[in-house]
Amino acid sequence: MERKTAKECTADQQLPALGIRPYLELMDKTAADHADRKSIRMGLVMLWLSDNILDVMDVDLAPFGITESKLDMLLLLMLHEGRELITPSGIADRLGIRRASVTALLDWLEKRGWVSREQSAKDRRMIHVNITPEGRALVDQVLPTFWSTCASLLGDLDAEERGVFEKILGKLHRSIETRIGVGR
Amino acid sequence: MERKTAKECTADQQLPALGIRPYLELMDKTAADHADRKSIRMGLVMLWLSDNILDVMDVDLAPFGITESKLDMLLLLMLHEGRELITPSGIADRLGIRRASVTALLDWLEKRGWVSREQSAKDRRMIHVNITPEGRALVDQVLPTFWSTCASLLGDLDAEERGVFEKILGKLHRSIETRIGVGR
DNA sequence: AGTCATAGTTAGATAATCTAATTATTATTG
DNA sequence: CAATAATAATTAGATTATCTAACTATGACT
Repeated sequence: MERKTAKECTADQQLPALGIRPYLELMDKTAADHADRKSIRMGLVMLWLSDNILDVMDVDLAPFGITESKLDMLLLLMLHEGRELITPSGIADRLGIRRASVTALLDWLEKRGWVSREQSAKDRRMIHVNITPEGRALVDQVLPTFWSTCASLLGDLDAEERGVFEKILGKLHRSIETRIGVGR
Repeated sequence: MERKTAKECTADQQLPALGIRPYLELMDKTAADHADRKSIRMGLVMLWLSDNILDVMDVDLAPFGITESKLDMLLLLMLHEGRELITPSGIADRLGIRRASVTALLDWLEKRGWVSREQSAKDRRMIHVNITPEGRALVDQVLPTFWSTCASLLGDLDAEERGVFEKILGKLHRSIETRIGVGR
Protein backbone atom coordinates (compact mmCIF):
# COMPACT_ATOMS: atom_id res chain seq x y z
CA MET A 1 0.00 0.00 0.00
CA GLU A 2 2.89 2.37 0.62
CA ARG A 3 5.52 0.92 -1.66
CA LYS A 4 5.48 2.20 -5.20
CA THR A 5 8.37 0.56 -6.89
CA ALA A 6 9.98 1.93 -10.01
CA LYS A 7 8.01 0.11 -12.63
CA GLU A 8 4.66 1.58 -11.60
CA CYS A 9 2.87 -1.76 -11.42
CA THR A 10 1.84 -3.59 -14.60
CA ALA A 11 -1.80 -2.58 -14.35
CA ASP A 12 -4.23 -5.45 -14.33
CA GLN A 13 -6.99 -2.97 -14.22
CA GLN A 14 -10.04 -4.05 -12.28
CA LEU A 15 -12.59 -4.21 -15.06
CA PRO A 16 -16.26 -4.48 -14.27
CA ALA A 17 -17.49 -8.05 -14.40
CA LEU A 18 -19.85 -9.40 -16.96
CA GLY A 19 -23.04 -9.48 -14.93
CA ILE A 20 -25.75 -12.07 -15.03
CA ARG A 21 -27.01 -11.82 -18.56
CA PRO A 22 -24.82 -14.66 -19.84
CA TYR A 23 -26.02 -16.92 -17.06
CA LEU A 24 -29.62 -16.16 -17.93
CA GLU A 25 -28.79 -17.11 -21.47
CA LEU A 26 -27.19 -20.36 -20.37
CA MET A 27 -30.27 -21.04 -18.30
CA ASP A 28 -32.48 -20.66 -21.31
CA LYS A 29 -30.35 -23.21 -23.10
CA THR A 30 -29.93 -25.82 -20.39
CA ALA A 31 -32.93 -25.59 -18.12
CA ALA A 32 -35.43 -26.14 -20.90
CA ASP A 33 -37.18 -28.94 -19.09
CA HIS A 34 -37.42 -27.08 -15.83
CA ALA A 35 -40.92 -26.03 -14.94
CA ASP A 36 -40.49 -22.49 -13.73
CA ARG A 37 -37.82 -20.64 -15.60
CA LYS A 38 -39.08 -17.46 -14.07
CA SER A 39 -38.22 -18.61 -10.56
CA ILE A 40 -34.82 -19.74 -11.72
CA ARG A 41 -34.21 -16.44 -13.38
CA MET A 42 -35.18 -14.59 -10.24
CA GLY A 43 -33.04 -16.88 -8.11
CA LEU A 44 -30.08 -16.14 -10.33
CA VAL A 45 -30.62 -12.44 -9.83
CA MET A 46 -30.84 -12.99 -6.09
CA LEU A 47 -27.58 -14.88 -6.15
CA TRP A 48 -25.90 -12.14 -8.11
CA LEU A 49 -27.32 -9.49 -5.81
CA SER A 50 -26.13 -11.37 -2.74
CA ASP A 51 -22.57 -11.40 -3.96
CA ASN A 52 -22.65 -7.75 -4.81
CA ILE A 53 -24.42 -6.57 -1.70
CA LEU A 54 -21.69 -8.11 0.41
CA ASP A 55 -19.11 -6.49 -1.82
CA VAL A 56 -20.69 -3.09 -1.44
CA MET A 57 -20.61 -3.38 2.33
CA ASP A 58 -16.99 -4.55 2.23
CA VAL A 59 -16.00 -1.60 0.12
CA ASP A 60 -17.77 0.87 2.36
CA LEU A 61 -16.21 -0.54 5.52
CA ALA A 62 -12.71 -0.81 4.08
CA PRO A 63 -11.76 2.82 4.83
CA PHE A 64 -12.23 2.09 8.52
CA GLY A 65 -9.79 -0.80 8.35
CA ILE A 66 -12.40 -3.31 9.39
CA THR A 67 -14.37 -6.08 7.72
CA GLU A 68 -17.91 -7.20 8.25
CA SER A 69 -16.99 -10.30 10.27
CA LYS A 70 -14.93 -8.23 12.63
CA LEU A 71 -17.52 -5.49 12.90
CA ASP A 72 -20.11 -8.16 13.65
CA MET A 73 -18.04 -9.35 16.53
CA LEU A 74 -17.62 -5.84 17.92
CA LEU A 75 -21.34 -5.19 17.56
CA LEU A 76 -22.11 -8.38 19.39
CA LEU A 77 -19.81 -7.37 22.23
CA MET A 78 -21.34 -3.94 22.33
CA LEU A 79 -24.81 -5.43 22.57
CA HIS A 80 -23.68 -7.47 25.53
CA GLU A 81 -22.15 -4.65 27.48
CA GLY A 82 -23.79 -4.45 30.85
CA ARG A 83 -25.57 -7.77 30.38
CA GLU A 84 -24.22 -11.23 31.08
CA LEU A 85 -20.51 -11.72 30.66
CA ILE A 86 -19.62 -13.19 27.31
CA THR A 87 -17.05 -15.87 26.53
CA PRO A 88 -15.44 -17.03 23.29
CA SER A 89 -17.70 -20.08 23.25
CA GLY A 90 -20.72 -17.87 23.58
CA ILE A 91 -19.51 -15.69 20.76
CA ALA A 92 -18.93 -18.73 18.59
CA ASP A 93 -22.49 -19.93 19.17
CA ARG A 94 -24.01 -16.55 18.51
CA LEU A 95 -22.00 -15.86 15.37
CA GLY A 96 -22.37 -19.42 14.15
CA ILE A 97 -18.64 -20.03 13.78
CA ARG A 98 -16.18 -22.31 15.56
CA ARG A 99 -14.34 -21.48 18.70
CA ALA A 100 -11.05 -21.64 16.87
CA SER A 101 -12.26 -18.98 14.46
CA VAL A 102 -13.29 -16.80 17.36
CA THR A 103 -9.81 -17.12 18.83
CA ALA A 104 -8.35 -15.86 15.57
CA LEU A 105 -10.71 -12.91 15.30
CA LEU A 106 -10.18 -11.96 18.94
CA ASP A 107 -6.41 -12.10 18.50
CA TRP A 108 -6.71 -9.68 15.63
CA LEU A 109 -9.03 -7.31 17.47
CA GLU A 110 -7.06 -7.51 20.69
CA LYS A 111 -3.82 -6.69 18.90
CA ARG A 112 -5.41 -3.39 17.89
CA GLY A 113 -6.73 -2.77 21.37
CA TRP A 114 -10.40 -3.01 20.44
CA VAL A 115 -11.26 -5.91 22.71
CA SER A 116 -9.78 -7.31 25.90
CA ARG A 117 -9.73 -10.77 27.42
CA GLU A 118 -9.94 -11.38 31.11
CA GLN A 119 -9.81 -14.72 32.86
CA SER A 120 -12.89 -15.63 34.84
CA ALA A 121 -12.35 -15.84 38.58
CA LYS A 122 -15.00 -18.48 39.14
CA ASP A 123 -14.10 -20.89 36.39
CA ARG A 124 -10.54 -20.43 35.33
CA ARG A 125 -11.11 -22.18 32.04
CA MET A 126 -13.31 -19.36 30.91
CA ILE A 127 -12.44 -15.99 29.47
CA HIS A 128 -14.58 -12.91 29.55
CA VAL A 129 -14.37 -10.81 26.48
CA ASN A 130 -15.01 -7.08 26.49
CA ILE A 131 -15.01 -4.33 23.96
CA THR A 132 -12.60 -1.57 25.00
CA PRO A 133 -13.31 2.17 24.94
CA GLU A 134 -11.20 2.36 21.78
CA GLY A 135 -13.28 -0.41 20.28
CA ARG A 136 -16.43 1.43 21.17
CA ALA A 137 -15.03 4.59 19.62
CA LEU A 138 -14.32 2.71 16.42
CA VAL A 139 -17.81 1.30 16.31
CA ASP A 140 -19.26 4.76 16.89
CA GLN A 141 -17.24 6.01 14.00
CA VAL A 142 -18.24 3.17 11.69
CA LEU A 143 -21.92 2.84 12.49
CA PRO A 144 -23.25 5.85 10.57
CA THR A 145 -21.66 4.48 7.42
CA PHE A 146 -22.85 1.00 8.22
CA TRP A 147 -26.46 2.14 8.61
CA SER A 148 -26.40 4.34 5.59
CA THR A 149 -24.95 1.58 3.47
CA CYS A 150 -27.72 -0.69 4.71
CA ALA A 151 -30.31 1.90 3.76
CA SER A 152 -28.68 2.44 0.39
CA LEU A 153 -29.17 -1.21 -0.51
CA LEU A 154 -32.81 -0.44 -1.23
CA GLY A 155 -31.77 1.74 -4.13
CA ASP A 156 -34.54 3.86 -5.51
CA LEU A 157 -37.56 1.79 -4.64
CA ASP A 158 -40.55 4.03 -4.14
CA ALA A 159 -42.73 4.04 -1.03
CA GLU A 160 -45.18 1.54 -2.36
CA GLU A 161 -42.50 -0.87 -3.50
CA ARG A 162 -40.81 -0.60 -0.16
CA GLY A 163 -44.01 -1.60 1.55
CA VAL A 164 -44.41 -4.74 -0.51
CA PHE A 165 -40.74 -5.52 -0.40
CA GLU A 166 -40.75 -5.39 3.37
CA LYS A 167 -43.30 -8.16 3.49
CA ILE A 168 -41.44 -10.19 0.90
CA LEU A 169 -38.19 -9.80 2.79
CA GLY A 170 -39.91 -11.09 5.88
CA LYS A 171 -41.04 -14.17 4.02
CA LEU A 172 -37.68 -14.81 2.45
CA HIS A 173 -36.01 -14.34 5.78
CA ARG A 174 -38.26 -16.86 7.48
CA SER A 175 -37.92 -19.32 4.66
CA ILE A 176 -34.14 -19.28 4.73
CA GLU A 177 -34.15 -19.27 8.50
CA THR A 178 -36.04 -22.55 8.58
CA ARG A 179 -33.93 -23.91 5.78
CA ILE A 180 -30.68 -23.37 7.69
CA GLY A 181 -32.27 -23.79 11.11
CA VAL A 182 -31.59 -20.63 13.08
CA GLY A 183 -32.24 -21.11 16.76
CA ARG A 184 -33.84 -18.93 19.40
CA MET B 1 -12.90 -36.79 6.58
CA GLU B 2 -11.78 -40.40 6.72
CA ARG B 3 -9.74 -40.38 9.90
CA LYS B 4 -11.67 -40.93 13.10
CA THR B 5 -9.08 -40.88 15.81
CA ALA B 6 -9.63 -42.58 19.13
CA LYS B 7 -11.01 -39.69 21.09
CA GLU B 8 -14.05 -39.15 18.86
CA CYS B 9 -13.46 -35.44 18.33
CA THR B 10 -14.25 -32.96 21.10
CA ALA B 11 -17.50 -31.81 19.52
CA ASP B 12 -17.69 -28.11 18.86
CA GLN B 13 -21.13 -28.61 17.57
CA GLN B 14 -22.19 -26.24 14.84
CA LEU B 15 -24.97 -24.36 16.58
CA PRO B 16 -27.33 -22.19 14.63
CA ALA B 17 -26.32 -18.55 14.69
CA LEU B 18 -28.21 -15.85 16.44
CA GLY B 19 -29.89 -14.26 13.44
CA ILE B 20 -30.52 -10.59 12.89
CA ARG B 21 -32.79 -9.69 15.74
CA PRO B 22 -29.96 -8.43 17.96
CA TYR B 23 -28.71 -6.21 15.18
CA LEU B 24 -32.14 -4.73 14.72
CA GLU B 25 -32.14 -4.01 18.40
CA LEU B 26 -28.75 -2.36 18.23
CA MET B 27 -30.00 -0.31 15.34
CA ASP B 28 -32.89 0.93 17.39
CA LYS B 29 -30.45 2.04 20.03
CA THR B 30 -27.78 3.64 17.91
CA ALA B 31 -29.41 4.88 14.75
CA ALA B 32 -31.91 7.04 16.58
CA ASP B 33 -31.07 10.12 14.58
CA HIS B 34 -31.23 8.36 11.27
CA ALA B 35 -34.20 9.35 9.17
CA ASP B 36 -35.44 6.05 7.81
CA ARG B 37 -35.06 3.26 10.26
CA LYS B 38 -37.30 1.20 8.09
CA SER B 39 -34.84 1.26 5.21
CA ILE B 40 -32.02 0.42 7.54
CA ARG B 41 -33.95 -2.44 8.96
CA MET B 42 -34.69 -3.76 5.50
CA GLY B 43 -31.07 -3.31 4.46
CA LEU B 44 -29.98 -5.35 7.44
CA VAL B 45 -32.29 -8.13 6.41
CA MET B 46 -30.91 -7.95 2.88
CA LEU B 47 -27.40 -8.23 4.22
CA TRP B 48 -28.31 -11.20 6.33
CA LEU B 49 -30.12 -12.82 3.43
CA SER B 50 -27.15 -12.28 1.15
CA ASP B 51 -24.83 -14.14 3.46
CA ASN B 52 -27.22 -16.99 3.85
CA ILE B 53 -28.20 -17.28 0.22
CA LEU B 54 -24.56 -17.77 -0.68
CA ASP B 55 -24.25 -20.33 2.09
CA VAL B 56 -27.22 -22.27 0.84
CA MET B 57 -25.76 -22.47 -2.64
CA ASP B 58 -22.39 -23.52 -1.23
CA VAL B 59 -23.99 -26.29 0.75
CA ASP B 60 -25.98 -27.55 -2.20
CA LEU B 61 -22.95 -27.58 -4.50
CA ALA B 62 -20.62 -29.19 -1.96
CA PRO B 63 -21.67 -32.79 -2.76
CA PHE B 64 -20.38 -32.28 -6.30
CA GLY B 65 -16.98 -31.25 -5.00
CA ILE B 66 -17.20 -27.84 -6.55
CA THR B 67 -17.71 -24.29 -5.33
CA GLU B 68 -19.61 -21.45 -6.89
CA SER B 69 -16.50 -19.61 -8.12
CA LYS B 70 -15.30 -22.70 -9.87
CA LEU B 71 -18.69 -23.52 -11.29
CA ASP B 72 -18.92 -19.95 -12.55
CA MET B 73 -15.71 -20.42 -14.43
CA LEU B 74 -16.88 -23.67 -16.00
CA LEU B 75 -20.19 -22.09 -16.97
CA LEU B 76 -18.37 -19.21 -18.57
CA LEU B 77 -16.23 -21.61 -20.57
CA MET B 78 -19.27 -23.58 -21.58
CA LEU B 79 -20.99 -20.42 -22.77
CA HIS B 80 -18.00 -19.66 -24.92
CA GLU B 81 -17.74 -23.02 -26.57
CA GLY B 82 -17.92 -22.60 -30.28
CA ARG B 83 -17.60 -18.83 -30.05
CA GLU B 84 -14.42 -16.79 -29.86
CA LEU B 85 -11.46 -18.44 -28.18
CA ILE B 86 -11.10 -17.41 -24.59
CA THR B 87 -7.91 -16.57 -22.68
CA PRO B 88 -7.15 -16.21 -18.97
CA SER B 89 -7.16 -12.44 -19.36
CA GLY B 90 -10.58 -12.57 -20.93
CA ILE B 91 -11.84 -14.78 -18.14
CA ALA B 92 -10.45 -12.39 -15.56
CA ASP B 93 -12.27 -9.47 -17.15
CA ARG B 94 -15.54 -11.34 -17.40
CA LEU B 95 -15.47 -12.73 -13.89
CA GLY B 96 -14.17 -9.47 -12.47
CA ILE B 97 -11.13 -11.02 -10.80
CA ARG B 98 -7.38 -10.72 -11.38
CA ARG B 99 -5.41 -12.76 -13.83
CA ALA B 100 -3.42 -14.28 -10.99
CA SER B 101 -6.64 -15.55 -9.45
CA VAL B 102 -7.67 -17.04 -12.77
CA THR B 103 -4.35 -18.88 -12.95
CA ALA B 104 -5.05 -20.41 -9.56
CA LEU B 105 -8.58 -21.48 -10.43
CA LEU B 106 -7.47 -22.91 -13.76
CA ASP B 107 -4.69 -24.87 -12.09
CA TRP B 108 -7.24 -26.42 -9.78
CA LEU B 109 -9.71 -27.23 -12.54
CA GLU B 110 -7.00 -28.49 -14.87
CA LYS B 111 -5.62 -30.82 -12.21
CA ARG B 112 -9.00 -32.53 -12.17
CA GLY B 113 -9.17 -32.64 -15.94
CA TRP B 114 -12.13 -30.28 -16.26
CA VAL B 115 -10.40 -27.64 -18.35
CA SER B 116 -7.42 -27.63 -20.68
CA ARG B 117 -4.94 -24.97 -21.68
CA GLU B 118 -3.49 -24.68 -25.14
CA GLN B 119 -0.96 -22.16 -26.31
CA SER B 120 -2.11 -19.87 -29.06
CA ALA B 121 -0.36 -20.34 -32.37
CA LYS B 122 -0.71 -16.73 -33.46
CA ASP B 123 0.40 -14.98 -30.30
CA ARG B 124 2.51 -17.26 -28.19
CA ARG B 125 1.94 -15.18 -25.08
CA MET B 126 -1.66 -16.20 -25.08
CA ILE B 127 -3.36 -19.34 -23.87
CA HIS B 128 -6.67 -20.68 -25.02
CA VAL B 129 -8.76 -22.23 -22.32
CA ASN B 130 -11.31 -24.93 -22.98
CA ILE B 131 -13.70 -26.96 -20.94
CA THR B 132 -13.07 -30.69 -21.46
CA PRO B 133 -15.71 -33.35 -22.07
CA GLU B 134 -15.29 -34.37 -18.43
CA GLY B 135 -15.82 -30.79 -17.38
CA ARG B 136 -18.95 -30.62 -19.47
CA ALA B 137 -20.15 -33.86 -17.92
CA LEU B 138 -19.65 -32.41 -14.47
CA VAL B 139 -21.55 -29.28 -15.36
CA ASP B 140 -24.38 -31.35 -16.78
CA GLN B 141 -24.52 -33.24 -13.56
CA VAL B 142 -24.47 -30.12 -11.38
CA LEU B 143 -26.83 -27.86 -13.32
CA PRO B 144 -30.16 -29.41 -12.30
CA THR B 145 -29.25 -28.86 -8.65
CA PHE B 146 -27.95 -25.41 -9.41
CA TRP B 147 -31.19 -24.36 -11.08
CA SER B 148 -33.39 -25.90 -8.48
CA THR B 149 -31.45 -24.23 -5.70
CA CYS B 150 -31.87 -20.93 -7.53
CA ALA B 151 -35.59 -21.51 -7.78
CA SER B 152 -35.78 -22.53 -4.14
CA LEU B 153 -34.42 -19.17 -3.06
CA LEU B 154 -37.85 -17.68 -3.65
CA GLY B 155 -39.24 -19.75 -0.83
CA ASP B 156 -42.99 -19.80 -0.68
CA LEU B 157 -43.83 -16.49 -2.26
CA ASP B 158 -47.20 -16.71 -3.95
CA ALA B 159 -47.82 -15.82 -7.57
CA GLU B 160 -48.72 -12.24 -6.88
CA GLU B 161 -45.73 -11.64 -4.67
CA ARG B 162 -43.50 -13.17 -7.29
CA GLY B 163 -44.79 -10.72 -9.83
CA VAL B 164 -44.02 -7.71 -7.71
CA PHE B 165 -40.75 -9.14 -6.49
CA GLU B 166 -39.60 -9.64 -10.04
CA LYS B 167 -39.92 -5.94 -10.71
CA ILE B 168 -38.24 -5.05 -7.45
CA LEU B 169 -35.36 -7.40 -8.19
CA GLY B 170 -34.92 -5.70 -11.52
CA LYS B 171 -34.66 -2.33 -9.85
CA LEU B 172 -32.27 -3.54 -7.17
CA HIS B 173 -30.17 -5.21 -9.80
CA ARG B 174 -29.91 -2.07 -11.88
CA SER B 175 -29.20 0.07 -8.87
CA ILE B 176 -26.33 -2.08 -7.67
CA GLU B 177 -25.10 -2.48 -11.22
CA THR B 178 -24.67 1.27 -11.56
CA ARG B 179 -23.21 1.49 -8.10
CA ILE B 180 -20.44 -0.97 -8.86
CA GLY B 181 -20.28 -0.10 -12.55
CA VAL B 182 -20.87 -3.29 -14.50
CA GLY B 183 -19.87 -2.90 -18.10
CA ARG B 184 -21.41 -3.96 -21.35
C1' DA C 1 -8.31 -40.50 42.92
C1' DG C 2 -9.40 -41.30 38.42
C1' DT C 3 -12.11 -40.47 34.53
C1' DC C 4 -14.76 -37.42 31.81
C1' DA C 5 -16.18 -33.04 30.09
C1' DT C 6 -15.52 -28.24 29.02
C1' DA C 7 -13.01 -23.84 27.56
C1' DG C 8 -9.71 -21.97 25.08
C1' DT C 9 -5.87 -22.37 22.19
C1' DT C 10 -2.66 -24.19 18.78
C1' DA C 11 -1.36 -26.45 14.54
C1' DG C 12 -2.24 -27.01 10.11
C1' DA C 13 -5.37 -26.90 6.13
C1' DT C 14 -8.37 -24.83 2.43
C1' DA C 15 -10.68 -21.34 -0.57
C1' DA C 16 -10.70 -17.16 -2.80
C1' DT C 17 -8.81 -13.38 -3.27
C1' DC C 18 -5.07 -9.72 -3.71
C1' DT C 19 -0.33 -7.11 -5.20
C1' DA C 20 4.23 -7.17 -7.06
C1' DA C 21 7.57 -9.19 -9.59
C1' DT C 22 9.13 -12.29 -13.26
C1' DT C 23 9.30 -14.49 -17.91
C1' DA C 24 8.08 -14.70 -22.58
C1' DT C 25 6.73 -12.64 -26.47
C1' DT C 26 5.06 -9.10 -29.51
C1' DA C 27 4.77 -4.12 -30.97
C1' DT C 28 6.46 0.40 -31.53
C1' DT C 29 9.49 3.74 -32.76
C1' DG C 30 13.45 6.64 -33.28
C1' DC D 1 16.53 -2.75 -36.98
C1' DA D 2 17.71 -2.47 -32.19
C1' DA D 3 16.13 -0.73 -28.07
C1' DT D 4 12.20 0.15 -25.46
C1' DA D 5 7.17 -0.50 -24.41
C1' DA D 6 3.46 -3.16 -23.66
C1' DT D 7 0.99 -7.40 -23.01
C1' DA D 8 -0.02 -12.36 -21.36
C1' DA D 9 0.54 -15.56 -18.12
C1' DT D 10 2.73 -17.10 -14.17
C1' DT D 11 5.04 -17.14 -9.68
C1' DA D 12 5.84 -15.66 -5.04
C1' DG D 13 3.99 -14.24 -1.10
C1' DA D 14 0.24 -12.22 1.61
C1' DT D 15 -4.50 -11.71 3.68
C1' DT D 16 -9.17 -13.01 5.32
C1' DA D 17 -12.20 -16.18 6.98
C1' DT D 18 -13.09 -20.34 7.71
C1' DC D 19 -12.49 -25.36 9.08
C1' DT D 20 -10.92 -29.96 11.81
C1' DA D 21 -8.03 -32.23 15.13
C1' DA D 22 -5.33 -32.22 18.79
C1' DC D 23 -3.62 -30.23 23.06
C1' DT D 24 -3.69 -27.89 27.76
C1' DA D 25 -5.84 -26.45 31.68
C1' DT D 26 -9.32 -26.81 34.78
C1' DG D 27 -13.45 -28.28 36.85
C1' DA D 28 -17.09 -32.02 37.87
C1' DC D 29 -18.67 -36.56 38.83
C1' DT D 30 -18.28 -41.35 40.64
